[in-house]
Amino acid sequence: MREIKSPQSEPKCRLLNAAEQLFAERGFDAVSLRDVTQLGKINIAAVNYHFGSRDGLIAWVVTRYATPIHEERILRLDLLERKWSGKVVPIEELLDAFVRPLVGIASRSDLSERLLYQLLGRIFALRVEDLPSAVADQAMNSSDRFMRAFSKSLPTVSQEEQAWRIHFMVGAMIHMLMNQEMLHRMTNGSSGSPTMETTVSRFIRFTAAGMREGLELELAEEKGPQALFDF
Amino acid sequence: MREIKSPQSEPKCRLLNAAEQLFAERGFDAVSLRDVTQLGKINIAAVNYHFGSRDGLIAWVVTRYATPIHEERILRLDLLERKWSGKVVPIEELLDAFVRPLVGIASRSDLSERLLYQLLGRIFALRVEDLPSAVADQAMNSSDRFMRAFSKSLPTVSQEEQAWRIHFMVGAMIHMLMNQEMLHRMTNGSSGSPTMETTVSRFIRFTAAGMREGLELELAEEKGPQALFDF
DNA sequence: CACTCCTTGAATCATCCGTTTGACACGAAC
DNA sequence: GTTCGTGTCAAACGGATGATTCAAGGAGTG
Repeated sequence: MREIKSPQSEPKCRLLNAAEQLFAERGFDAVSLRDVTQLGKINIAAVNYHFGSRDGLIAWVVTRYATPIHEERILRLDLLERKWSGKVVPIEELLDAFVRPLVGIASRSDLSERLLYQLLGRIFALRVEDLPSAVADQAMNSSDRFMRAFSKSLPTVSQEEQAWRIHFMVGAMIHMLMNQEMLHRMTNGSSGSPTMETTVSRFIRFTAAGMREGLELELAEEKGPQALFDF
Repeated sequence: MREIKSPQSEPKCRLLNAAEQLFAERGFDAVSLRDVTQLGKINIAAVNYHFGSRDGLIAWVVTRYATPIHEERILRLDLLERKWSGKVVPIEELLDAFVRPLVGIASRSDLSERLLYQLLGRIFALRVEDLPSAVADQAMNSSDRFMRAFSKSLPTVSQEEQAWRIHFMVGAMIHMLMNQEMLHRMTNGSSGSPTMETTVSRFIRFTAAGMREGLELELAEEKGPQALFDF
């Protein structure tokens, strides 16, 4: 009886699955091609045949996950700006457009939720110069779009302050992605198994408060707390 | 004329300086002993002579920076709890006790500010199981102390929610440390050269707002936004 | 069947890794 | 003056890495 060639059993697919799993678990640097080919039971030459090189394999994986996320971010941002045409977009909705695409990607992957989000965390922690150039362009583009959008929603916050707040927000996002299951340990799983959906909601609440901080009080605080209700 | 043996010129010291610089720039995994010994103009064997192994060198560097920070965190927390004995400690002061020790360490190191904070970022991004056991103990200890402290300052926020918010806060801290000079690029250095002091102040404002989010409104929000001002 | 193109496999390459060895220089102790 | 411990050095070790080569398979087409 011949084995039927399902896409799952083809070496190229096994190679990719093994690579994604190991990259998620240990990070891109800590995984050798021999680790991947051993786990996926593939010949080492297949890597260079299909992806040109180790870097090519990494670039493929990064692109596969980063591109649809960046695209959906832009899409959701477009929708938001149309929905609120002219008016100020609430920060919560901007943040939602920024992080919700991370959750949406889950259905496209064979990885377990835990590994998937860990992989996403590692991808978004990469410096721009380490990204495939196409992905770097997307990242710069969506970064630019969202910075402008936040700028409109927080008109009284200085550009530099906004840049830092976005920076903090991204850091929190990456940490959330990379260590989500650590939290389960910390809280002894007391709350069942919270899904990423609810975690993202927590994230938006937290970061929205930080982004908005001092928005109404900015002028007042310069005079000191006692002037809070002067106007 | 004999060369005077200043501590700076001794191989062991050159070795440590080179190691810290490269670890900061590229991360622990991406640096080989040959990179270090070449930069510091040391013989490779010196690493194993002085530190036993590559891991021993890493552990030494991690311990050197992590230990005084954890100790000062605990110290500052002790002072705070004495100062506010019984009363609720403001979150800003808790956060200050948590992150200010990072700035204090700058004077002890030969590294440039940029490299130092990048190194700290990499150290605090390490998973607990990758830390030297002594440092891991300190980390667990101070983590525990601060979680309790936050718990007292935010009595109406559930334990799980608090754990997540601390998690977000730590992520923002690590990202702040690792990529501080990226911000200078983003803002085109429009604001001179902001010191880490001011950045930490921004950080505290941002995360304090996130930690406190919904503190007064918690019950109200369960009924929906329309019930916000019902009481 | 003959031919071609795409894919896989085993073996090999030069290189780099962390670690170890043994020799040598130097100062202090006896 | 000899001995001993400490620190440094060049050299080499075994092993792992990424990349390459060449041969074999296998499906589709004529």
